[in-house]
Amino acid sequence: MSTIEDVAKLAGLSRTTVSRVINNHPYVSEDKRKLVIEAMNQLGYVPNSSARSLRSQKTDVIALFVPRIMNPFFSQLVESMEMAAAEKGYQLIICQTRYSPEKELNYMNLLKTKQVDGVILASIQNEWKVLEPFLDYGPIVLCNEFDEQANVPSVMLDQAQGGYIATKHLLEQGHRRIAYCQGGTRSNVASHREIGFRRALLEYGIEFEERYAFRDAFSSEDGRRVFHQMMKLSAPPTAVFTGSDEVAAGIVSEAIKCGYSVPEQLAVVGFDNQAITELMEPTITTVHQPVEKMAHKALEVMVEKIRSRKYRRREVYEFPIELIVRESTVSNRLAK
Amino acid sequence: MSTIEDVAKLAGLSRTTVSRVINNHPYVSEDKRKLVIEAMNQLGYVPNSSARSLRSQKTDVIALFVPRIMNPFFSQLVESMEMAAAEKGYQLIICQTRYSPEKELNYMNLLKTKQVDGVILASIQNEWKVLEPFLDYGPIVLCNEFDEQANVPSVMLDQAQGGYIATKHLLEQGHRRIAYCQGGTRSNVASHREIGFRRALLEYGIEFEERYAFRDAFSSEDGRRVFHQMMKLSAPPTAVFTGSDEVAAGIVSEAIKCGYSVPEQLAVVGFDNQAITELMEPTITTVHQPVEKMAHKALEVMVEKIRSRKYRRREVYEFPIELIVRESTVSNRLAK
DNA sequence: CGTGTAAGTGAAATCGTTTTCATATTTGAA
DNA sequence: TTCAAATATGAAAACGATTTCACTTACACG
Repeated sequence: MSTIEDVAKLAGLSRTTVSRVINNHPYVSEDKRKLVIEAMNQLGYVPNSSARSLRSQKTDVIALFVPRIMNPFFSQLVESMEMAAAEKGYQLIICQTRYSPEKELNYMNLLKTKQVDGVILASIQNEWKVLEPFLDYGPIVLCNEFDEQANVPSVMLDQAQGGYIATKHLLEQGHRRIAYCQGGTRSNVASHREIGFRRALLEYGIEFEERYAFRDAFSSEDGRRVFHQMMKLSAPPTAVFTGSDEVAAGIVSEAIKCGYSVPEQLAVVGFDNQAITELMEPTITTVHQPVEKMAHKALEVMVEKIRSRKYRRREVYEFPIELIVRESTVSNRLAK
Repeated sequence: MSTIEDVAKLAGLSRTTVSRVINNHPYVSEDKRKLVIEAMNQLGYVPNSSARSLRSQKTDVIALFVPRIMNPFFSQLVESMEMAAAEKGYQLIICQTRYSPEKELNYMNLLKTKQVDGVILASIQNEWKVLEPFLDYGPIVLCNEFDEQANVPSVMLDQAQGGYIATKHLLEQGHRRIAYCQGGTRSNVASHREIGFRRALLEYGIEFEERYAFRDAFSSEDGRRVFHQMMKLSAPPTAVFTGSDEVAAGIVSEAIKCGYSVPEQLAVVGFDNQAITELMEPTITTVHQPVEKMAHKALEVMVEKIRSRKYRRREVYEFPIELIVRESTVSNRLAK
């Protein structure tokens, strides 16, 4: 475990010069540079990152907060974010809040203790006023989240548009009784989708009916349950918009099992464009979210904020969302 | 951003005493302890982790190497590992090798630069002799991997058993022409499953036929392709063992689409017990891997190795694997 | 009453870098 | 030829904690 001092001695130079070589500072002559590099190789030297961080007051590490990783949406977010980070020479520390405000608050200390240069929140469990004080210790960037109060950058997807285009698609297929199915009421993501959903109905002069709304659907099991709840209604819906492919898959799966035909008797649209939507029979119409683009942008913004140190300003970056039409909303049995 | 010095001054004590309070050392009188704690609260002080790491030569950070996160098996591994780490007061840095030896080698420098206390490899892309030298800088623990050469702890699942019980199940259902379908030949995971597969056949006096083997199936698309390749064979298999639920789902999906009935005309067994196996129609028989247990054990072993500093010894911890029988191998249409 | 041990505290060294500041040399323009 | 700017190097301070070592006081025991 050699130190910069060892390298300096072997090269017959000062620590300063070695440091300059390591950091590509100008003002090092070519011959000394070679001496240093040779000495470093000979000793197998690599700089100690704690020492570096301590002196230069940066860690090149960013913390990413997610509720949990298994959720495919967040898997993809983490995957994309890690790649974006690697590209820029940053490491990513993963923090699973598991929907707990306490855990979230606890992880926030990474910023305070200077273990990370910044925090990207892809999930918010506390009120903003609780999180705000941490801004004294470094930048916070919201990703796929948004808070009215928060005076920080926010990189997000146009969820309202997502709800809108999916619903409009169903309306165009002739449906008039459309159920609304969503989980995670906490998040503004859900509420924005509902705004889009309502806007589409409004355009067609249809009233939003609360009895068609199911706001506690997270898993495929929930989807199965919701299917039965819907079908028990008088004048059951002929189509359903869901905020999750898993829920959509549950609904489709249960419908088929019960002898219903999809989309003829019930059209279903999911959200997220997960792998499963292409595997089900019928395949499921869904809304594709450009997660990778969002992740890259969020990381890019974070890196910029770390550099500039001006991060107490709201900036919103929004990406468009795209409908992918598959069999669960359009009957193409004839074509087969 | 106050330092330990500030706290010491405010409390009218020395840095040493403050440090003792922070680290719960004995030999601090109760009244001084109170003074220190009050001063810390008043200043909102938290110790700087870079300074701590530098002096105490540990970071309380562990690196986890995975090929990629989106793969549900690894999602679950990362999720479980993060929780285990949090429990023990460690942070997790995620490293996606994306199956690249260069990326893996590059991430290994985290150990050399002392940015992490240890590395857990849930994926190995380089020869062991390439990785071995890094042991000079800290412990390496294998998780779900194994290497003949590696003189380090290895926490794994009994993959051979997995291949065995799944295959035996098919044999018990009366199948005699069973296809073998696998991706990732690099990994010993695949080869161990094949060992189990072959052992089961052997017990039934059946010869392993290479023409029934497909070793390049990773995705559901590959599954669709393999389905057609299988069915084109003379005397096509009546059952197929796959090393992945995604592939199994692809096979099932394509079979149904082409008018085949599962399991009557083709029985399919997957691997991983992913969510999708319960959503497909029919549901898919699969092999459940106790990923969470494995992750916890791997982290536990790692923490112990960090403490003891004796980690250049092979130790193998193996967990049993379990078959979950569903509709894709057992006809229960009658029951419906 | 002496003395060995435990309890309590602080000064200073230390961890391994980067940064600041000082200084020497070279270059180029007037 | 002169002198300011650019280039090149090193000594020492700084980053913020923990650890070592030395020292004092209190207490128990023979």
